[in-house]
Amino acid sequence: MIVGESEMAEVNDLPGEQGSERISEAEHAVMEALWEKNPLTAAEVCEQVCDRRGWSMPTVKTLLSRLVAKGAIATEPDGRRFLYRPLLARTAYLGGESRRLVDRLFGGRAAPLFAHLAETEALTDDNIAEIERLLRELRK
Amino acid sequence: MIVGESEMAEVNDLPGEQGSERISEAEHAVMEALWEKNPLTAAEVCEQVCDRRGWSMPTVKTLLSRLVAKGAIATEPDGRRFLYRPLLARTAYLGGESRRLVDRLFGGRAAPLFAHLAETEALTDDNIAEIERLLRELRK
DNA sequence: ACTTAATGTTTACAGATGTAGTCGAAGGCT
DNA sequence: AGCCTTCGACTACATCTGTAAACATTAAGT
Repeated sequence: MIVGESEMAEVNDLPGEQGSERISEAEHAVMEALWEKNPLTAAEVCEQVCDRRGWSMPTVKTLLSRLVAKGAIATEPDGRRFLYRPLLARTAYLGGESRRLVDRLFGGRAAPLFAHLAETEALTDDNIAEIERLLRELRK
Repeated sequence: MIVGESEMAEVNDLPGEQGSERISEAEHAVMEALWEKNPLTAAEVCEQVCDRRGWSMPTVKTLLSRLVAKGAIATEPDGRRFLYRPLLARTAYLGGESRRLVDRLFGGRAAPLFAHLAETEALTDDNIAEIERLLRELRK
């Protein structure tokens, strides 16, 4: 067997309190909007996501507040309103989430994850080619 | 089937109602116990997970009930008590969850996921070697 | 100055989740 | 025959999440 079993996070261990505040799925949609362009006002965020998700302004307001509370975004006053910008980097978020999944479901090993992606036809030939390129990169 | 990019789920689209009943993290721990060995009684499941997660029997009972309600496990009477066994296959669950993550965070593309795993040092050299082997397999 | 539109703050509320207590039936023990 | 243990079923309850309304403030238009 390839990976050091000793280091492997066991699937049933207590939940690891690593990145303090979890971001929910709805909140994530807001983050995406802010990552794409920032700073934005609440109204602008709504423009980006309300249609897609069928939300109203109040919903976006709530999500923004919660994200501020969680320290994921910051506000800076702009006259009467606020501009919102991310504090949490997209890279960090994606990395963290990916990690969580791999740890929780695959004992920290990425290979089985890929095997499953392949099985559930989530891996196209292009994906595979892309990954191979990436691997060649990493090897160097 | 090879998924066309056109079919790609956009990150901010409405949540896709695919596999009806979601299984929570706590429930997943119970599933793992049952996947490893089954059928089991509630007490036996508790033996497997209560220590690890710091749970008491009632908690396990609740989780088992919820899993039954969600159709993820089945019961068969064994005298006065029940034996529990999974209905949902581990493979299906893992595949589904992986898929969800890739769709939600990476627009369905596995390569970026892979890149992030690499960055957050979740990928060891051994992992990489393992994946390369896997990819060679897939190519054939 | 007064009404109105925009904007952040507070409050609401149903459903999911984590965690566990209570209750009643059913066997087992004495 | 009656009491204790063992289960499953039902109930409980705090927190998180999704979704939004009500309210207060304040800039802006008339």
